Amino acid sequence: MLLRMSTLLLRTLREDPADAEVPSHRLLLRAGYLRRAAPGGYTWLPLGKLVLDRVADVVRQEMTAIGDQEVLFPALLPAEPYRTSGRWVEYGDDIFTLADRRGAEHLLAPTHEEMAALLVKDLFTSYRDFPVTLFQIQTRFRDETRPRAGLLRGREFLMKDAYSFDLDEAGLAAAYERHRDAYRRVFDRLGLDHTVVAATSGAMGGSVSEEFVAASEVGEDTFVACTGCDYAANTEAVTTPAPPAGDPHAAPPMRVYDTPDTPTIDSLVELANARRLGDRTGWTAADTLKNVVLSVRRPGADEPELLVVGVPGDRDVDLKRVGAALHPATVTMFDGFADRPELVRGYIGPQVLAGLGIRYLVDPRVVPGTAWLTGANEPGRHAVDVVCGRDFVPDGTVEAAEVRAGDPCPACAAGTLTIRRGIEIGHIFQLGRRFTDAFAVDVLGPAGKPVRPTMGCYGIGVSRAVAAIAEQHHDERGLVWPAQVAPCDVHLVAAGKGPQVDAALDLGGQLAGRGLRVLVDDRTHVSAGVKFTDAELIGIPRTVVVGRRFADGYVELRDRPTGERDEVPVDTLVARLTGA
RNA sequence: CGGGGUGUAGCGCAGCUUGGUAGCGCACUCGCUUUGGGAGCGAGGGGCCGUGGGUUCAAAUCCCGCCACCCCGACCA
Repeated sequence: MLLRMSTLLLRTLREDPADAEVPSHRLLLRAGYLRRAAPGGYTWLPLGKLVLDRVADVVRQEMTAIGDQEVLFPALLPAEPYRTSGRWVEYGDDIFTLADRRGAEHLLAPTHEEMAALLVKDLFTSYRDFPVTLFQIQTRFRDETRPRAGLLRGREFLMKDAYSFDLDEAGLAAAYERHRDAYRRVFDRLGLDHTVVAATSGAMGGSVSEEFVAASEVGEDTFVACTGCDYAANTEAVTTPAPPAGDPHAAPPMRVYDTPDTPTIDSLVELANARRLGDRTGWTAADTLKNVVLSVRRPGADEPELLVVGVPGDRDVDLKRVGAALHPATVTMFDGFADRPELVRGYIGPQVLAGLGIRYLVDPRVVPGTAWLTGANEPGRHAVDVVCGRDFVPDGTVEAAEVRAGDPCPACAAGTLTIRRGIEIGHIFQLGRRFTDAFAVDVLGPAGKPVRPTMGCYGIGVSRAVAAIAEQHHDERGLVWPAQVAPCDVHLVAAGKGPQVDAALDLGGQLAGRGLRVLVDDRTHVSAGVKFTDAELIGIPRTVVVGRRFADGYVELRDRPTGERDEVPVDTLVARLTGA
């Protein structure tokens, strides 16, 4: 393959586009890989399309290598299967929906579990047909409320999804492991520094789930990693180790105090120490139990229901974590105190919630026997020695409190958690039978009775991976593609007109003839300096400069990652670049 | 969806306060010079000033609505 810059559909930008903030977005636009074409939608220019295809090919090869079979589904789908599975409602405003001329409802596919399940139901009737995994690489649509950061969060993006069908749990677990291993190979080949983190399953449902996260400051994914072991988890999936339970009747009896003007934890702690509540001092925010009223709306439900969560007062409630724990319900802060006078804002205690019929969930640190300073359900009053298991009994626990750096690791005794950011580039799930149940996908089992397959699904954001690679592989001069995904193997720069251009094209032809992908800068009205700058911006791993020493039989070989330069005889160039 | 910001040539921006024939740099075209690190001189082409309405003799400029984009948050994966 040989591309000539004199005719290539490419324009590099000297200045940063004003609306591009993150490095990948900025550089992919500046170097002529992408153009914005729609809100959250980008046109892939020739160089960009080459990179996208190479990334997709790596994914395709590794999927095929583990026996997955590629299919292509429609992007435009009828509403009915998504209504059947419940996701029409569950996805809600996040999917693009439309009606055809007859008024029939459709959607632009956000993902294809329904289609995969229906396809298998359509084709397979016997246990002998299993296991099977199919995959697709195609454009997905989501009506993001706020597309941003170029490819990182668009409303339209390229995604690979694989769907496995097994007859039993062991088969599903094996398929899951197979894909987990394949994903590590994919991301290693793509040059992505990544971490596998425990995750919540979100809109997919199911149990076991892990995310692949590419380390990046601009990523939207926050996860934790342990300093002492290999535990890593998405913030939403972090579990809190519970302390040992104590005797609920060991503490002194609950006492109520007047605590005027203490609607916040800080003001409460200050007053508690000043007035020696419970005849002691040394109160800290961690001794208080903060009770936060949340509004929980289940998909399709008309009215939200109230939920109170209790967390140690030194921590905020992390709505993302609560939301993940209560998925698919959506969780917001409750703001209707005016209509619920029995809930005394700032002074809520758990002692009366059961009587009010309000569900009360607590942080795992709130175990039976722990005593707390908390609200007394009257304005300006708090209670001391409110004991879990004696003065109140929670309806359960919930991971609602924020995770902080330094928190103890739930997996090992020694380590603490550090907080990192990254880009979610892959997500794998053991889905179970949610979709096969929804469509009654049954096949005849060995005993002559129907068997219902169980599913796994395994996604990779292909276009997002391109952005993640750009995030991890660039410097102040431009992109620095890993060789395996670069749009070309060699960038030939004709530094000079006339003979250098002809020579560069000739060398390019020889290299292309040996199977290399070659970009030749054969532009005649552009100065050498511009060509060098463009070459560094475009980021092809190796540049060959055909210039002033060409007359003496030498060209210059430059390595983009290191900037190293080497004069090499022209007649050895082809052998050197082809590794011969 | 809440808060903030911005829409003027392909890109980056000025002009708007104080209304009066739309400008600069880069890019693009032509000529001459230059020719290994974003060249010089000269001559050109390119604008529904985001969009709809209003005020006015006159609107890029003032007023109202809408749309789009960027950032923070919410949401999502």
